[in-house]
Amino acid sequence: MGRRSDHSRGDLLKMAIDAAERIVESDGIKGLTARRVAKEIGYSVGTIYNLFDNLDDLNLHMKARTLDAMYEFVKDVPKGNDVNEDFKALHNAYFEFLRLNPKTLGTILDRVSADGKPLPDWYLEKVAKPFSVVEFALTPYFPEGNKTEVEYAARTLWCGVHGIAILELDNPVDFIGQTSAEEMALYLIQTFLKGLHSHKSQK
Amino acid sequence: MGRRSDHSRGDLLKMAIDAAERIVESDGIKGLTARRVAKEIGYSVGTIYNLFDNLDDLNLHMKARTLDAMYEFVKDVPKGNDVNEDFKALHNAYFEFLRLNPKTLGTILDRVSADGKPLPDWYLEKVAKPFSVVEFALTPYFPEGNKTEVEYAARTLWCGVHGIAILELDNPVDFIGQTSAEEMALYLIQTFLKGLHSHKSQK
DNA sequence: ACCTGAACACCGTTCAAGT
DNA sequence: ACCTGAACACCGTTCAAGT
Repeated sequence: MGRRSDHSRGDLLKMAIDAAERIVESDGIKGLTARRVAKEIGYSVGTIYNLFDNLDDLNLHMKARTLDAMYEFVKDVPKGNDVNEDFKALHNAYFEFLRLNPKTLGTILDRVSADGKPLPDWYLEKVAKPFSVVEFALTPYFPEGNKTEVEYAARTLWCGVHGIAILELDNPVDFIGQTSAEEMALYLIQTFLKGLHSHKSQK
Repeated sequence: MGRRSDHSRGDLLKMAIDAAERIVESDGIKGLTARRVAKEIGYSVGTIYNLFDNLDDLNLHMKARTLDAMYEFVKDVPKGNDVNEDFKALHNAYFEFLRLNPKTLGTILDRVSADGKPLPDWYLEKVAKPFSVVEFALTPYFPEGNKTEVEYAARTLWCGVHGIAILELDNPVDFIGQTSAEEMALYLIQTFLKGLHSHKSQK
């Protein structure tokens, strides 16, 4: 056997992650196995372990790519003129992305490091990127320019929306009740914004 | 071989779920296998499939028990005198429970039906029970007694807190940033409540 | 009626052996 | 330097065979 050099290492990485995405988007996370990815790219199982530490690592790289895509999808959405409009637009974009990538985004929303090991820094940076978009949209509420406060509020709101999205994925209809997660998330956002506003006026 | 009748069917169910809880709480969800549960209760693998449809079903029963426990833990917390106090107390109780049952509650917060099948009704009822507690605590904000609105607000808030809790479980320290999920959830709750309040006054 | 355990078709991961 | 595939120690699930 030995080197085939049909593909560079970079090619192989891309091929493997492409295959993983296809598999997850069609069969869910349970369909993602090292053997199947290997088959899909026409290499043996061993090669997968030459490219990634293990299956979790492959998984992490797939999620990282989804996060990149999400950031691209969302980053130019807030125009910075009207806070409320910006948040409505962000909200739309988020759920649009969720609709386009239900399984892969779903995989991200799942726990990542079931083994308890901390996630690597390069991944956490990708996780933080979409936060920055929300921070930008939130700045009008923090005219004092208090960066810590903005970050904090952005994270809180983002996580809250995530929570709703997750439960929607768990059970498309029954769990949430009569209405959609999307509506619910908008309600959370708007009530949260009102809360921020009243907080500001109290000062 | 044949019947041993050392234990009734009810006993066996309890023993199996007990074992599953022990396993998950010590080794995480990945440690939960049919063979291991069987070993732990001193029966063969086949017996697990006599008790449950499959491993997902066993999992679901374990989660259902955790939900029962959570409801018990939380149900008498709001006293109904001061809304803000009630929510702080609920918030404390929720995170106290999370601290006591990190792995099992973590398993619930994960996606449940990865196969896409809807969750059974008996399980969804258990999921809805803690909602009712939040609804009760929220009623002062809806003096018109609009049940639908209260339900909606309770679900939204609950899911938002869940979202924060999940991300904390994913990454105890780095993900959220400097502060704890617990603090963040309280901030979400209080800002949301302020938002509800200002909504009310606008009417 | 219940319980077993072999059997089947899979896994993740490793690593000697090949080119 | 890369790639293979057999090998190991596991899986979930089924079901004929036992009492």
